[in-house]
Amino acid sequence: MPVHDHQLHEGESLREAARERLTRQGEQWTGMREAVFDALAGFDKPASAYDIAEAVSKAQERRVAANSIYRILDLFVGANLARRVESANAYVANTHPDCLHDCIFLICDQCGQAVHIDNDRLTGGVRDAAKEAGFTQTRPVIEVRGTCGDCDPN
Amino acid sequence: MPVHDHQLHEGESLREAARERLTRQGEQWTGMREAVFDALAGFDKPASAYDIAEAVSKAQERRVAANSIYRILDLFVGANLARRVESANAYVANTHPDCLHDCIFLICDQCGQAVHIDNDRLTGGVRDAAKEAGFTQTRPVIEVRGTCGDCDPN
DNA sequence: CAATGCAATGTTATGTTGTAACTTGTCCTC
DNA sequence: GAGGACAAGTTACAACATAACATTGCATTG
Repeated sequence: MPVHDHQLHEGESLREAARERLTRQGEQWTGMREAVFDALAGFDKPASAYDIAEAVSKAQERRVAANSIYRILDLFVGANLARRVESANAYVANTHPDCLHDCIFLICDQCGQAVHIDNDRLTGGVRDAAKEAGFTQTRPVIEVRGTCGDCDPN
Repeated sequence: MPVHDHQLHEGESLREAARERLTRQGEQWTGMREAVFDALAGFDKPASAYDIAEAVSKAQERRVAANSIYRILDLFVGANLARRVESANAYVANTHPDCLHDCIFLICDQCGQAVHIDNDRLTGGVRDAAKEAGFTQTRPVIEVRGTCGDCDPN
């Protein structure tokens, strides 16, 4: 039961939505940024900056330093095009960049897959708890490490 | 309003509780482990393995490698004597090692302070959500980055 | 008590993740 | 085409983490 409707993109459409979003923020959609976004979106699990550097290097047949990737990933995270998975030191593309909310990641310790769920009741509760403790400008990090259904079919 | 009672330890008492707990698990309470625990408990904010290595090195007037610290920290986390703060790559002593539950950390981006709160309703909700998605052997990571009341007194 | 075994720790090396500082390239404007 | 502004490249290094193997010290037992 989805809490709200939002557009889920994939492939061309996703890249297009990302480009839209980024340019709307006054940032440029460059070849390099597109390459990084494509690489990121091409992974089926959270990818490290170095994973992405390798993928882009391969795609472009030239060496691309992790450094540059970090810059672009930071930009993406700031623009909601990507999310950082803290407990995995890795990043995932955001499939609905126009929709701004906290999210919860479930990460399988076996296969590395991450699934993303939304639950505003929970994330709101966490935000409230932080506020109550006097924290401001809060950014919740809610992740669950565990074993996914595919890896533990019991 | 505490959700439940539990013993909060500090200083001698905390070390004693930790020793108790560890030995009860069949592990040894060695001089090195005590030194690491004391160093960890001596920090007023989450400390990295390297911070602790430095503190122990100073206390013992000899070089202690980060390596050994990691081993002991892993042991501590496994025995509930310490917690890892994922979003800070750092560790904190657990002031009530006999009480097993999920916890929530609020970390100030300005001063690095971390405060620890318990809220079984929230952590339980996160666990339930993960279970619903087919995950087992779950270990929630719930942290909030933000600015603490001292750093932003508005 | 020597021999053995085992757990803890030490040592060295290396892998992984993340930043800093500065340079170069490109595009736009005047 | 000079100058500014931003993207990207380059080099270096800092910070975090693990692997592989050696050594130490203590407990057991023959």
